[in-house]
Amino acid sequence: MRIGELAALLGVSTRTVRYYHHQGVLPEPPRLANGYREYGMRDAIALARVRRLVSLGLSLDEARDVIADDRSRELPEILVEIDADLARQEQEIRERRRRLAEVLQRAEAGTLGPDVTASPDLLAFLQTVDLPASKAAAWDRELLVLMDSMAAAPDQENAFAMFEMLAADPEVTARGHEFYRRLDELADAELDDPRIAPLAEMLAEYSVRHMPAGAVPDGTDWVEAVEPFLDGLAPAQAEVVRRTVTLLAEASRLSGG
Amino acid sequence: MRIGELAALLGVSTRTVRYYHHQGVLPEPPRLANGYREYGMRDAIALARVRRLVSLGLSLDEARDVIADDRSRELPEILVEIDADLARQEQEIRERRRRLAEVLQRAEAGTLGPDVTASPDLLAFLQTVDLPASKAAAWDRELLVLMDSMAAAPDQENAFAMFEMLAADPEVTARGHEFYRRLDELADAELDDPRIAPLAEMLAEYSVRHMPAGAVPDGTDWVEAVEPFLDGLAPAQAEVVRRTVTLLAEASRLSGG
DNA sequence: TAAGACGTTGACGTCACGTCAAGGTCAAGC
DNA sequence: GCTTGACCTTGACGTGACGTCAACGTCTTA
Repeated sequence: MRIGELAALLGVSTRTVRYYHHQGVLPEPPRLANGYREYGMRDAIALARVRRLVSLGLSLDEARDVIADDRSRELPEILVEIDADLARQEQEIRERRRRLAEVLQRAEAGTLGPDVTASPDLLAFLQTVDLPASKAAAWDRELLVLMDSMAAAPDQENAFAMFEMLAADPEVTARGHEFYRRLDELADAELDDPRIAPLAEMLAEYSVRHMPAGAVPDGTDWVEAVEPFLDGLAPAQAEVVRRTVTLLAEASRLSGG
Repeated sequence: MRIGELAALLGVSTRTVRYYHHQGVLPEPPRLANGYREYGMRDAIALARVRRLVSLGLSLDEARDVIADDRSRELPEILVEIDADLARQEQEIRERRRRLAEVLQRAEAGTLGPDVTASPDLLAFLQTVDLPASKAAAWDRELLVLMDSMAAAPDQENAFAMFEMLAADPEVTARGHEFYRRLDELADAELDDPRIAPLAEMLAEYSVRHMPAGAVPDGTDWVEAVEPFLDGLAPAQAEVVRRTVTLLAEASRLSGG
């Protein structure tokens, strides 16, 4: 047999056979005078074994080990490992299909906008609060969408929990109109505007009252951490947020220490 | 924000962020005087969208298209496609786990030898016929294992169906001992041994009687096709097989034409 | 001023092959 | 004898989504 016949026999490509030679998982057969590889039944059987092992999920390295020395004791361990890996993959696929189904459902309902990345919970929440006329509300909304995505990242659930609590609490959102209105009024204000300080105090006071203990992890400079997210706000509005965070950090230090 | 902060915020590596820039799926932010990239909330949100789309199964190319122009109409199609792909993968994984479970069951029963690649059906069959003392039987067994693997390849079910019928038929296997004994006796015989012709005729006659119509596809030179598989047999034994196949081919031509 | 933690670009490695290039070999038809 | 076309050879590059390393610049802190 030449390489094409062998490959056709087992339904693989000639490239695959040569690759297996190169990887040492299939021994090189003798050559004819013209340099062609000449295969026999043993080679076909060897190739069949490789394909079977590979189709079971072994890598070529593992297949080579299993074939090389007859470690049939090790094979079950490998297979158990592969099965566990497959089980994990199956779970992952199920989870992804579940999320896909959610998104598709929203697509059919026509409620699929640029917020495709937000979770259903967050979208439901946004519908209860949204104030389209407010630019400060738009900023808040973007921040919430971002936080929602961050929550999907590992070990990030507690990050910015302070903001989450602030925004999600019913009593706070009930007064959302007022907060947003007063923030919007500062769109063109100077940094020394007298309305900044009282608004920050008001926001901080509300937050402190509704913030559960331990919601703010220590060891992070929140005043600095919030800085990158202020680029969508006017200077005076950003100053309100900075002062609010500063007040909250102080309150947290007093109650915590 | 610098790149490390942004990456940590969303739980990815800095390499990933730079790769997204390189692929055009995430816009490059402005640089500071020292060349460092400077990120803001918009970038974090953009990255979050990319991660969300990617985690749904989109490739970076697809994510770039979805983000670039607001083709939210196309998105559902992509998602449906991805879901179908995931469903297919899920089926594949289930099938592989089923086969893995079979192999593992045999491993626990301790019946896992070098024939790990054979199917359960074939193993059951082999146990009813196996003649360990016979070298011809060993050759036959190897050929059967090979054919079994070939049956797993696409569009190969009918290949060598002739041999399969020959070996699997109860009446034939019932006389297996005799066939194998007479083949073994030819281990050291010359090519002109008088026992060759009658054995070939006997095998061919049995085969022809049990071969279902259409089992042998046309257009293949079976006398040549069997050649690569004779390398484990003695010359006289190989000659028996050659003559048997020749006789079968003639019979097939006579009945088929 | 030195260390250490960050940032930059660029290149190579991963895995199991697919694909192309640039030839050599062989059987069949003219 | 010549061409055609199917097969074979080796070698190199591409795939996707990054990881890893090299060689270097920058910033903060002791």
